[in-house]
Amino acid sequence: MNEISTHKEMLKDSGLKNTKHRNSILSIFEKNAQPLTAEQIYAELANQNTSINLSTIYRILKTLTEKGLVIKTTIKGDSKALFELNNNEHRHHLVCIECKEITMVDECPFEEYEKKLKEKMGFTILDHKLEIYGVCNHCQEKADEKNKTGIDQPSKG
Amino acid sequence: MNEISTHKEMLKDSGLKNTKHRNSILSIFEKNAQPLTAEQIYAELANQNTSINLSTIYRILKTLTEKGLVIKTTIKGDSKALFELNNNEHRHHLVCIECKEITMVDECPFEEYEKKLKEKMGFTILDHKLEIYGVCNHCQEKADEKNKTGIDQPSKG
DNA sequence: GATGCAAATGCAAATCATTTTCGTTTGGAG
DNA sequence: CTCCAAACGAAAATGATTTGCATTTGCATC
Repeated sequence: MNEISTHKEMLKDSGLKNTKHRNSILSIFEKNAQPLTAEQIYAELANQNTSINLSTIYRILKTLTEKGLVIKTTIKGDSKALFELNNNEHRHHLVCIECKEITMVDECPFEEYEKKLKEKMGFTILDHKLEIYGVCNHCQEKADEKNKTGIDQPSKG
Repeated sequence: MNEISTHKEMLKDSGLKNTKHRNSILSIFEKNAQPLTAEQIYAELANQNTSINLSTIYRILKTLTEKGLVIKTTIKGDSKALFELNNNEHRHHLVCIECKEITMVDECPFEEYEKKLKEKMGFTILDHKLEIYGVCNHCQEKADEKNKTGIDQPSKG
């Protein structure tokens, strides 16, 4: 089964139509290890003589992100968003502050993480940024109360 | 020694003039545990009947960030930048995806981090984002070569 | 305290990534 | 093959942030 039919399935499973543009963008992601900006995708498609509007790319990226097929990331100090295929693995980004190259790291336990990364990959860590997202105690209690009283809860968006 | 004179010193040490606006902004940061957006600072100053232009706030925040007095952060899914005073400690942000409240966490070792946070603070972790910034092997070698050959290096920016 | 000049500020316009509107085209269910 | 919602193109809109330029202010020096 080739790439295109795989794409077709991915899209169908997400309730999306199988269009030329969506296939092209999924293919580009598969050919690139690096997360890409909308404009990089635009340039790549131009390279392939594929005519597409930048707003269409943004629209597709937004849709694919909402469906969980793609992950949107933003890197410190960079104004443009980066997108990459979601392989459903918990991974981290190593961002070189000089060449901006992004390396994927599959392993996570942060304990001795820095040391190991330095030894194994020769990556000198200067800074890192960790953000943890979740629900605080307060909101959790509020949600529990709502459940009890039967008041309708916020949609999951 | 009061707050204002401390600000005066901070600014002087960074080679910045001691202006009313800069003092006001530093004071606002000290009164707020949460990181703030430029607009929140604007609103807060309006509250205090202090007239200031939004672009001036952006300019001051940029300057203070460049001088290392302030830290700029961006939170996933939020288009506005957040600013907070730099207390020169390695800290992480706990972001509640419901109320958006940000909690500072001083401790870091990530090992058992999530579990501990859940137990100690009642914060249910749904996701986290870790970005590691540094210099990759490749760039490091390039830099070493340049050092040898005496070619001038990029300024530290 | 007066003076001068670079730095800081206000205001309006510009910028830049991203989104939206709306008219047209297309995928795919029936 | 037909039809309609979904997708797309083009251009304009948006929203956060930045910039150009004229004016004001901090502060070192007189």
